[in-house]
Amino acid sequence: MCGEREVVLNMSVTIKDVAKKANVAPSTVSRVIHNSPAISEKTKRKVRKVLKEMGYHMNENARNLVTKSTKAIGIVMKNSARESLYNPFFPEVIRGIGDFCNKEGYSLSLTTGETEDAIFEDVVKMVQGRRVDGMIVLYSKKDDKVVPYLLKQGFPFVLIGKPSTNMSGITFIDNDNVQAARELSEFVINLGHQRIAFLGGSPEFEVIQARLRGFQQAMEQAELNVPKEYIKLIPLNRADGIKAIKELLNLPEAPTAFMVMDLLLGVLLLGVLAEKNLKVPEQVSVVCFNHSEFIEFLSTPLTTVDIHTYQLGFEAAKCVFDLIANPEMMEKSIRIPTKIIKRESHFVVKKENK
Amino acid sequence: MCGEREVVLNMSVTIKDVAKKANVAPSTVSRVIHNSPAISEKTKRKVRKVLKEMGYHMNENARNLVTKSTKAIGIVMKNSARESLYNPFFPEVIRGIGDFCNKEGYSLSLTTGETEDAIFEDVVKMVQGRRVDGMIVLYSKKDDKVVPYLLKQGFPFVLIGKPSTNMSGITFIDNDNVQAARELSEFVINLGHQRIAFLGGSPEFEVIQARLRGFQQAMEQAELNVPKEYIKLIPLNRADGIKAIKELLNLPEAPTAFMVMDLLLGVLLLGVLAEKNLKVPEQVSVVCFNHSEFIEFLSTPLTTVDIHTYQLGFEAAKCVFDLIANPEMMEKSIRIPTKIIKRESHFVVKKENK
DNA sequence: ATTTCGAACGCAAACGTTTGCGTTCGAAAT
DNA sequence: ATTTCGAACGCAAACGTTTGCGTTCGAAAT
Repeated sequence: MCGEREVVLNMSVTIKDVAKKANVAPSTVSRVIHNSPAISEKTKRKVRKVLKEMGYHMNENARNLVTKSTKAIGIVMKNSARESLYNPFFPEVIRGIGDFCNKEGYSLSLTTGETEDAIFEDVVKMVQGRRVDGMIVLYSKKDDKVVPYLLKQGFPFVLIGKPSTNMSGITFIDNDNVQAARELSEFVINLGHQRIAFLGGSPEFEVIQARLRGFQQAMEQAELNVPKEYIKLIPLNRADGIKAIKELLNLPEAPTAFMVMDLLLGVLLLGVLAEKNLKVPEQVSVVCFNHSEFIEFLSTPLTTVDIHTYQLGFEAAKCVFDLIANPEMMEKSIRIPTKIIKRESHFVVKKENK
Repeated sequence: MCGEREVVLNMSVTIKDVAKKANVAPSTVSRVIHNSPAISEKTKRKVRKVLKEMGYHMNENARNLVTKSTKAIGIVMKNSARESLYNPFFPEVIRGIGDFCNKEGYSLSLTTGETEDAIFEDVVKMVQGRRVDGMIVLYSKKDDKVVPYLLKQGFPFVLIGKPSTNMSGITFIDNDNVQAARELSEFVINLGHQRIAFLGGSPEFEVIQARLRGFQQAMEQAELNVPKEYIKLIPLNRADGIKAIKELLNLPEAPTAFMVMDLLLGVLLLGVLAEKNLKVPEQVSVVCFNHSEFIEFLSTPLTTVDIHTYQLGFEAAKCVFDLIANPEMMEKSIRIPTKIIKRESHFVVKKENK
């Protein structure tokens, strides 16, 4: 009967086209699309048939314009996309966010800037340009402009990480990094280690500060000394990583255990140790933050802390949706538990008499 | 004078607001924003001042609606976001795309679907919903629905990879994977290896097929036999990877060299070899496709093929822009060169008398 | 003093939706 | 036969831009 299965090319069919063909008003078509109870089943059937026939698909821009929503959320990467993308943290958190958004029919928009300023510009464009309904900020650091901006704009966003102490009104998802680092430290201490190094990323990131505190608390409680040289807070790249690691290994009293704050840095450490013929775990213990499926591809079975990155992303997305639905919602914070995944990258130190 | 530095909160300021305050018509404001020559410098200055004062920012939805463009491009990931995201290929290609788009003031939109069908739905929503001006498809495989759909819609897109042979009209960016694999094979053959295994991803991906052909060509030319058991085309995950590797190692005549098609698979191979106490490069040679900065974090200095992933992304983005600007443009294909990065994961075989 | 003519702007429609309000209309109540 | 009253729809404005065309207006030409 209606044998016209021609492909409607290029120019898209609008609600008005459908309305005309179905002999109803555009508003009726709109209500059918949204399954409004104000339309009779008979009309709905008729209109739906035409919708299918003509291959109608909504123009989201028009819809966004009138409803003032976009069905998209933005993701703010940390300063250098370069650093941010390589780290297994990123894909994992994106997957968590993406899964939730997909479930809700939302799409994802990424910042593309490489520098901090470019990223800020991206954020402004997303927010003011009304391209997204909400944002997720993937980091928390000192002297960041993005979070204060979003706060001032009253724009719905959630932070992955803990906000700077002097800010309130921020909904955030985080691990208890102090606690997690303390536990991990205690684990290493209980193995008998006394010379423990702390190898982490830039101190400007809150997560590093928190873990450092946890480490220091545990060391203090165990009445162990932490020489300044044992703490390396460095940018996450190969050159700085190797430099820091070599400095640690060349110390007169080199550490016997390393607490590493980042998986890639851990991988790098394993590399340098192998090069120097230092066996893990026989001679050196290594424990590392941020578990990832990825580490299963490595040869050394690294003991890691699982911060449940996927869950961080998933919950962050969920919170953004709550915020969008109810902008006046009280701020809240969600804590995702951490778990030490014990594998074989550590050894028990024989009791020394001090 | 104009001491009102009040933050305009929540409700955004529109062109009309600016027009009223500047005592001009909305159209004039619009023309000032686009720096139309039809407006006098005097008026431009006046309007620009008000624009700044009021903190105007364009509503992109309204703009998109009338201009029928979106200033965004979509990225189609390969089937499982899970697999796709972990691989260093992804961040690198995204960075290439992102850098170009950022330069042009475009934003990026990702598919969030996990299954093939969900991804297809995402694509339809992006295209029909007029959310993006163009698309970049990150893979080429058999029985894919996305590419034929885009083709039928006449929607601007470029493919990273080589399209299925029976399709035309597709602009694509690719390496010469046949050639690259042949060169790499010849490199390994010239080291004296005769028993060479080919360890790759799913055969449904065109890239794997191409590299396999290159490998076979080189082997044939060197008059070397390739037993069926030496070719392992498997999904990219830990379990299947380990299974395939072990099967290869347990062969009565185990290969002395491995050509691996994926970096993560290469890392996995190194792990299994270490476990079995097989030294690289002393006992086994490993060469691997897809160089990445990431491999510098590894202990074994792997010899890899640099496919210039960043460049693939960058050129793909550039092509999409060309296509958007000129939709009737003739299809074209761009070939990105490859380069073998020689490091120390291979050894020279002493001449055997066969 | 009138006409001509660009330069510089304004009017108003258009993009494709949504939605408050009004209208129609048939059945039920009077 | 008239009124009442929901149910079911249509009208038209609105969202915030862009842009073709018309209008204004001052200077130059006549």
